[in-house]
Amino acid sequence: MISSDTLDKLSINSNVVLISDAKRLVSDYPTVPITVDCAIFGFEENELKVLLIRSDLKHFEGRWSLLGDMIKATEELDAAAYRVLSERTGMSDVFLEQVKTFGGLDRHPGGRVLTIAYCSLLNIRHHELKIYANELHWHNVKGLCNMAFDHQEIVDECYRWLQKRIQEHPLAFNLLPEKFSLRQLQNLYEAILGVELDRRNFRKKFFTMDFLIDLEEFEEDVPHRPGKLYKFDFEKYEKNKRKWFAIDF
Amino acid sequence: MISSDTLDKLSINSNVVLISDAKRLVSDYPTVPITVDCAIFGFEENELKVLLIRSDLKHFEGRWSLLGDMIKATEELDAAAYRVLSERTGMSDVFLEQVKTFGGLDRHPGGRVLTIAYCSLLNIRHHELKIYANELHWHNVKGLCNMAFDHQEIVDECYRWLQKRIQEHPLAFNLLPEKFSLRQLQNLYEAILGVELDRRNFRKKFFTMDFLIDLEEFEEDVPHRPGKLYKFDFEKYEKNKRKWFAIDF
DNA sequence: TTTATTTGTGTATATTGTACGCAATTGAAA
DNA sequence: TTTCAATTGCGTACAATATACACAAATAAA
Repeated sequence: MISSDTLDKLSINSNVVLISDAKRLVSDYPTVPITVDCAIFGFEENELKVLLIRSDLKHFEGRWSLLGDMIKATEELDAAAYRVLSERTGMSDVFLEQVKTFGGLDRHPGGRVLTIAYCSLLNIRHHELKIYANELHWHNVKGLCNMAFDHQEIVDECYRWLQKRIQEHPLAFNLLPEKFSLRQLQNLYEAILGVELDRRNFRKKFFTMDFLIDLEEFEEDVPHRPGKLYKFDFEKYEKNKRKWFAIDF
Repeated sequence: MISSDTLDKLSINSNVVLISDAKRLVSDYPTVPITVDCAIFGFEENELKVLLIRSDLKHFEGRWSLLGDMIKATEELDAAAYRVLSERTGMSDVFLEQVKTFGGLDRHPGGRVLTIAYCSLLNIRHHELKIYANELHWHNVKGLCNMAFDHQEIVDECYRWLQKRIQEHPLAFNLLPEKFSLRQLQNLYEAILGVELDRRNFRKKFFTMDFLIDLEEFEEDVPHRPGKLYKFDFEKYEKNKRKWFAIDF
């Protein structure tokens, strides 16, 4: 973290070159505007959705963009992402995780702007969108194209991250109603992973993990035999979650 | 990406508020100096090491720090990380991956400085360190404490990332000589994962994966029966790597 | 009552993981 | 030379897990 022309006052001390004023050192660094962009995923009608708006910028007129905003001068990174999320969905206590930072020189038409991509998962029915402009809406993750900025790349990265993540962590339940049937759970996994799973083995898998609480209630208004409803036992999961270990590639 | 006071020229068009000048919009964003910090891991004498220097800053006098530098105004993020790496180790074509971005308000004594943490793995014997100051050296990953900045947190994060990653990807081979024995490989896994593994099952595991090329050569200068030497078949791996799929948590 | 659909349960088999035994090979000591 | 200690290389028995698939029970609708 040092370049030779930025050395001002030096003191030699056991081979270490010390810089007396950290502020002066940093003042020579180039600075960049920083934003967060949130890939907010939801699930409805057996499709994985992502929350999008029309881009604000004339340069991207008509093209879709993720929800993002600048990070304020004294705002923590996670806090900025939570703010974007809550401004748009009214959610405050939800799943949210940093995925990757994008800093391509030409990703923003207004000059270099760095963005930190966050991923969030929520149950669409739980939250009314604060639609005040820009056609905020849930868009099918499949079939996106021609997005603003590098947002296609960001969505792709977040989607791959999600695919991997739901196999190792109980994220899926953030996308479902609190009470869900095993069929709903399976549909969710199939939609996100893009595979077909054997219903009976899927069932067995989750029952042997033993984190589902049988609510002794049943689906309603389905045109066939109704399935049992379950909820996920997050407490038990936290206590018993498997120590992840298996070399395989 | 819009706050009401930054709207200059607007044009209303099918519910979309368009900002005519992206540059002017961005000019209202706060800006932050950006650095990269590299957790460069090596392996020697059955210990995982990380490359450290004494901090440049008087504020952190005597404390250890990762190798980092500012990102130049027109430099890509990955390029900055590669630059730091090559300036210190002379390496150019090595493993390097972005891990996480740290933006805590008080992480740097010179004011807010955002850093993007990268992880790199290399074979210590392949590269001579460009030691020109600051006691650049390989430090044992275990037993680190009182590091400069938030570098302890960054190392911890990178180390956890590495532990997970070597189980799913053939990263370990970046840390070993090109020709290695199965014992060396096992020692590496044991050191990084912090577990003891059964020698015979470990062997079986790697042989059934079938990515090791038997070089028909043997260890030398060992005080016991010498083991066979192998190298990793990256080409075959790229063609045959397993499609990762298994729900488990 | 019948049919279509879907749930809930089970079984048979293959694959993979785990624990452990033992002969073969080397360097060094007796 | 012989013996010993350490380690490699190979194998086997058993448990746990994954996969493929069969079938009865429950429900809505015809």
